This record gives sequence, C-alpha cells and structure tokens, in this order.
Amino acid sequence: MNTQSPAFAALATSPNLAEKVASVLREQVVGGSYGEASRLPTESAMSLQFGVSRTVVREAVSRLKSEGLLVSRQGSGVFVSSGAHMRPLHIEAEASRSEDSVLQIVELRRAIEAESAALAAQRRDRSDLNAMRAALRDLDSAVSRGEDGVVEDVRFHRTVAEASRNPYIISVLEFLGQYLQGATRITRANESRRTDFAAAVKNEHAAVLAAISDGTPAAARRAAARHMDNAAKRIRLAGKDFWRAEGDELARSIHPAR
Amino acid sequence: MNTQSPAFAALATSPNLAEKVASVLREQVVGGSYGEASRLPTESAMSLQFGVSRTVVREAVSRLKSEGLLVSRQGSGVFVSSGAHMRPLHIEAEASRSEDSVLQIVELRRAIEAESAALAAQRRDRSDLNAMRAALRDLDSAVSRGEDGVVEDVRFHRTVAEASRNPYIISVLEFLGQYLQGATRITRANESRRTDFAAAVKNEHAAVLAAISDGTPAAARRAAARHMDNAAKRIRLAGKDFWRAEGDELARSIHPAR
DNA sequence: ATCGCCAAGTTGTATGATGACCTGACATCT
DNA sequence: AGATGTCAGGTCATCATACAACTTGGCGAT
Repeated sequence: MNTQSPAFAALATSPNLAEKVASVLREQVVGGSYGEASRLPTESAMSLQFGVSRTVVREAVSRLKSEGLLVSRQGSGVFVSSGAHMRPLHIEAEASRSEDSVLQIVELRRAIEAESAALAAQRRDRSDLNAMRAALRDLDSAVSRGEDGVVEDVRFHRTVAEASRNPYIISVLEFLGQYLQGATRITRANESRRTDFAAAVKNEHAAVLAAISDGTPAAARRAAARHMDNAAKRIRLAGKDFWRAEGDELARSIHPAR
Repeated sequence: MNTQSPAFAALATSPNLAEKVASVLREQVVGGSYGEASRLPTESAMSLQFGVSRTVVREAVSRLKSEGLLVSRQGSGVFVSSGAHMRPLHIEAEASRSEDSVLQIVELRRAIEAESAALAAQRRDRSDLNAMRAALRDLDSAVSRGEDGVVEDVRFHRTVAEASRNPYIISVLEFLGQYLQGATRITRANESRRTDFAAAVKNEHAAVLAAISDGTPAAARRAAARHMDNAAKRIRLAGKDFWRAEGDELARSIHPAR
C-alpha cells in the first residue's frame, strides 16, 4: 500500500527509469563520489553512461534538485549542493495509524511543547497573548456550537509555538502535528460527549496561557507538560474502541461515495 | 481555500518553470483542490493549462512523486497519494552556517535531550548503561590521545536516545545532529585547548549517566538540560572568532586533504 | 453472460532543435 | 602589462514530436 518510500521503490522493481537513475545519483552524491561542490558529468554524458535519454536524466536531476542535493546553473553545469549530506526527516504515514506510535509521538511532542511554552513565557509580547486568548475564545464558541474545535485547538498551540520565537520549534511541532491529526480529532470528538474531558482540556489550556501571560517559564513548562500527559491519557481512553475500527473509518473517510 | 492567488505569486517569482509548476501543484494538492486519491488532469491538459511544455509538467510531477505527494500509473494517470498531506521536515542547510540558527537548534535539542534522558532513566537496561559507559570511556581515551572525540561524543548521546526506547526521539535527535556537526567539531576542538571546558563537559556527561544509572528521571532531565545550556554557552564563546571565517574553516575541516 | 480482443487514452521514453546563459580564450584598448 | 570587449563553444532550459508500454472500457464472438 505504501508506495512512497523513494529509495526502496527504486532499488527493488521500480517501474520508471527516472527513479532508478535518481537513486544511483543519490548514492553517488551522498556517498561522496563527487566531492563537495564539484560538477557532475553533463546531461548528455550521463544519458550515455546510464543508457537512457536526456529526458530521464533531467527528471532524475530535477528530483535531486528538489531534495536539495544538487543545484544546476544554466550554461555551467550541475553541481553537488553545499548541504548535500543533510537528509530530510521522514516519518512513515503508518505512524499515525497505530496507538503505540501516536503515543510515542506525543511523548516527543511533550518535550517540545513544554520547552515551547517556557520560551513563550519569556519572549511573548502583547500580540502573542491576544492571539492565544482569541484562539481559546474561538475554541470555546466552537465547542458551544457543537463543533469539535480541532482547528482552534491547533491554532492555540501554534500561537504558543510562535511566541517561542524559535522557527525550528515551530516547524517541528507543525511537522509532528501532521501525525496527530487523527488522534486530535478522535479525542476532541470524545470531549463532546465527555464534558469532564472538555472541562479538563479547557483548564489545561487556561493554565498554559496563564503561565505564559505571567511570564513564569517553569510554570508554563509544567502546565504544557501536564497538558500533553493528560492528552496521552485521553488518547488511550478514547482509543480503546477506535484503533480497531480505524481501518474502515479511514477507508470511508477517503472514499465517501463509492 | 484560495489556492489561486498564492499559486500565481509563486509562478511569478521562482527561477525555473518546473519548480514553479511544482509549487502550484503542491499548493493545490495539499490544499485539497483535488481530493484524496483523485486523478489529476492529464499531462497534456496541464501542459496547456500552465502554458508550458509537457516536459516541464513531467519534471514537476516527478518532483512531487519523489516527495510522496503524487503517484503515477502508466496508462492510467497521475493520482494524489494516500499520504499526500504528510510533508517531510526540511531545514535549510544554511541553518548550520549561522550562530543564531545553531543556537536555536540547540534550544530545540535541549528540550528533546532532556526528555530523552528522563525516559532513559526510566527504561534503560544493563546493556544501555554499558554502552554509555563505553562511549564515555572511549571519549576519554580519544581526548587523551589528542583527538577531538566528536564521534564518541555523538555516540554517547545516541546511546542515551536509544535507551529512551522512543524511535521518534532517536530520529529527530539524529536529524538535528546533522546541523550541529560543525558546531560540535568547533567546540570540541576548543576543548582541546581549554582544559577547563573539557573537564566541564566530562562532568556534565558523567552527571547525565549517573542520573540515568540511578533511575532518577528528574535528575536526568536536569543534567541533560544543563549540559545543553552549557553547550550553548561554549558555542557562543568558541564562535566569537569562528562564524566569521566559517566558510574556509568549514571547507577545510570537511576536506582536510585537498 | 462470459471471455477475448481491440481501440482510444495516458504515461514513459527517446530524439532533435532552439534559446539563454556561462566560461575561457583571444583580441583590443589604455 | 593590465584592463576591457568580443566571440565561440559548451551546457542547461525549454519545446515539439514521435513512438512504446500500459490501462481502461466497450464491443463482439462464443
């Protein structure tokens, strides 16, 4: 089902030449066959060397360019990028499908959310606080309208991350959030039935905001960590009858009318 | 929702056509203009729509395929991948070139290292502790041999991460490590001249190991956080006369014999 | 009704051509 | 001699066309 691991697909039985060539080039580049910032053979040369058309070579090079491994300068040639050894972080989409994986991701997220909140308590300004308060207000009214409030919840956490003034924290939290959307939706849906859960979440959010507003990093860190701990508990509780039927659920949500 | 105007903006400014078309398609795909698992227009149709040749469209689609957003089936069409909304995390290589960026990454790493150490204190077994002790012992002897001990240093931190039993923490720390290699090399090189620094690092490592060995998560978290804080200070000190000449320095340190 | 097969449509690959741009060599000027 | 201008060749960027490989749906024979 999972056809999106480029490296694997190529080595085994890839249906297309471009990916094969891209793999070989990737190996050579990260393996250091060409040296940093050195020039690769011309497209025509590689076309001959690999026994494929220039079209295929160009597609392969194009992929490696978008991965940041290569840069091409018109009229000059194709060069190994200065940051060629930097590999992107990739977490399989399957991770969001199993409760264990989700809980492990929450564990990681807890660390970063806590730090983020602590930094936010030191660095926030008035507009940050306004944005956080607005997010929580919108979350409240969304809940009272009977919606799950996932969007507003995410927005609150994002405003906190932005107040940390650390772009890498923002990026990583956003990245991890991708894999928690399912879990967030589930727990928030659960909260619409369990009013005690909803109240707990509201209190936890308020505690985080209060600590950030007060400018007390240690309290903010504790509040955020507790929020994540409780989120993990809620996932465990909500998940009891979710992770089993998740396959069907997901299939229906993808192909609603078939 | 409004994928049109930002799409055009991207089309206007980017350097090459393939990347422009790729950004527009990316926006549309992640923005949900096509719906999950639905088919895109044919390459010829997009070629007309964008006013570029089919070659360019193919290069753009090829990039998005390698990013996992699209899958193409010969004879059938190009489809939105099932995990299309999962975007990889990518930090520009430039990040490892500026002191500010490195310090921000250290800030993020501090949060994760602290959590990692705390979890390790709860979950480590005998072989984990042996690996950590071996790494520190090797680090010692490397230092006494006059080497910088970067490899051993990294190995120690990796053994701690592995003892956390959380694969995502391991991955993310490894990922962030890529951007800190330069800084690590510099600070460790500095320590070969500043014996007080070397002693401090040794003490900090020992404190982390002791807390993990004792099974005291709170102490482990504090020790790891302090280690990272001090690492940031050492980077700032070592960096005073480094980040300026960094271009040459880095080039030499990567290719010592050229 | 089932099976086989074909035709249209689509992606994959190849090829040739043209434009834009860079690089190095050479000629020219100061 | 050194700086500057010019040119030719090489290289990537893009385009257009053609054909091969494959999928899909429908049509007809059984």
